[in-house]
Amino acid sequence: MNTTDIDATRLQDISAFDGSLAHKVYLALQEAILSLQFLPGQVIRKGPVCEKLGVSRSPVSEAIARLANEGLVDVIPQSGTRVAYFSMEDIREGTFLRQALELASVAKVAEDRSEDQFAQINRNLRLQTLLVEDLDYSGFYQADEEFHALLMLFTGYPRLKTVARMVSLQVTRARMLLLPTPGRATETLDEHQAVVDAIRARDADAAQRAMRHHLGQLMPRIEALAETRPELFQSR
Amino acid sequence: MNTTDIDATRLQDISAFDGSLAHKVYLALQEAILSLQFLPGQVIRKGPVCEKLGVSRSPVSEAIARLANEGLVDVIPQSGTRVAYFSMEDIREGTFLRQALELASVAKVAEDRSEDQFAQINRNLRLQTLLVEDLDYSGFYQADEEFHALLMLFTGYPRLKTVARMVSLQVTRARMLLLPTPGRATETLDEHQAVVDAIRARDADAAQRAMRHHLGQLMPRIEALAETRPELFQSR
DNA sequence: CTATGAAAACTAACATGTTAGTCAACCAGA
DNA sequence: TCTGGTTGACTAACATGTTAGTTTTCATAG
Repeated sequence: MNTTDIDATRLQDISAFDGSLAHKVYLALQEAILSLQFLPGQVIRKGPVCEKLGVSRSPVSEAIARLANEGLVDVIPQSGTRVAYFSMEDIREGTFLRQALELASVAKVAEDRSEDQFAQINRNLRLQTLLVEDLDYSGFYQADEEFHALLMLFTGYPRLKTVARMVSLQVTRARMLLLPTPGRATETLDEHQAVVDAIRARDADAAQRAMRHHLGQLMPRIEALAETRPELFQSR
Repeated sequence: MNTTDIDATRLQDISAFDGSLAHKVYLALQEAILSLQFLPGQVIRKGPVCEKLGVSRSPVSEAIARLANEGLVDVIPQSGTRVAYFSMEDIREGTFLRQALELASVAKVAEDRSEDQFAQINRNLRLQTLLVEDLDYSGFYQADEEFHALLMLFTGYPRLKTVARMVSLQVTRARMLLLPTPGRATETLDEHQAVVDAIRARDADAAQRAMRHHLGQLMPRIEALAETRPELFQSR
């Protein structure tokens, strides 16, 4: 086994997932790529994947087709498939698209929210405060994700969350390289607080400004990674 | 052949397209669905499709998987595939997503555009004027599409156009039902003019307002369709 | 030692065979 | 006529066989 191959044994058991076989395989591969267990540039061979997961080539091919569509892998026709390198252009674009969707969402929610919806958002924020106090960064990360998911949910548009996730998959992967720090967690909390305050006041403009400011913090931190981990970035 | 089946003979020859066979099949099916040659509720059988296009089930299956992912067809597991009905919820959501992306784009372009880019946008607008004068509605539709495509192109984000198209495929299909009228074409032209004026002035806010107003004209016209053509809409 | 090119080895893409889930038609019994 | 169950036809999903294009290897010529 060449060192440029993925280590298929790292794939988690697909019986944990549900849906079609192809969907299970897709989730397993995506998870491995996003968590950086499969590194950029590594070659994905169908053989080992089929063997490890105990399925035939069909569901694996379908899964890879979806990953290629999302830009997580590059398929070289008649030749091979490899885990996509990080690309600052892709990440910038993903951030832009994500921001466009988040801004539209937060404005709509600020205008249309019910009292109960606001209560749920506020409850999530208080949970975040608690987790920061307890220095539980993994929990905080989860609550952070849920905060944004709640906003999208409350727009009443079910596909929004899915689309937002899809367009910013590269960003999600890059975030895995960012180490959580007490300082950043506290800042994040303040930024979320500003968003919630604006939603409380039903001030769509202020909510957008607060969200824009919040999301604007991410890109500079990712830019720094290109220096720290150049081997993960595009072109060889 | 049941009347609820698609008429596979209406598929255009795939040799006109390029890319993999699966991609060609995908384009042919998408074209047929968007142009309403395949009507909502009709059953897509792989057999006739394979026969007409002269390919095996593999590329057809892959194409259908992509269409299902985009919401243009509904796959009932182990049972069948049918052309998706129009759904006002989907169309509203598609409009929302599209607007989010268009607003972000037009703001960025208003701020960052080069002189040459503005010239191209303005040239397109003048072409639109010409086509309206000549009552060439088909040409105007095309120029309209290109107008929005140019704005997205000039953001410098290559995937933007693709994503915007994908999220609003249902809207695109619904637009096919709207008959072009001289009045609406003239209005559209004025709305585009306002957008261009704001871009000329590098006024991002005004550009967003103008674009929001422009895009806001579409949804009411589509809403009216649910009354006119209820058989195309969801639930039986 | 380097350049070259032919062929072997490997791959995605495509074709086809198989399995198992769904659904409608039919029939028996009330 | 209606109900409930059984069967069989049909389908997507999955498995496997085949093809054609790409890359690497390696012998040979320069």
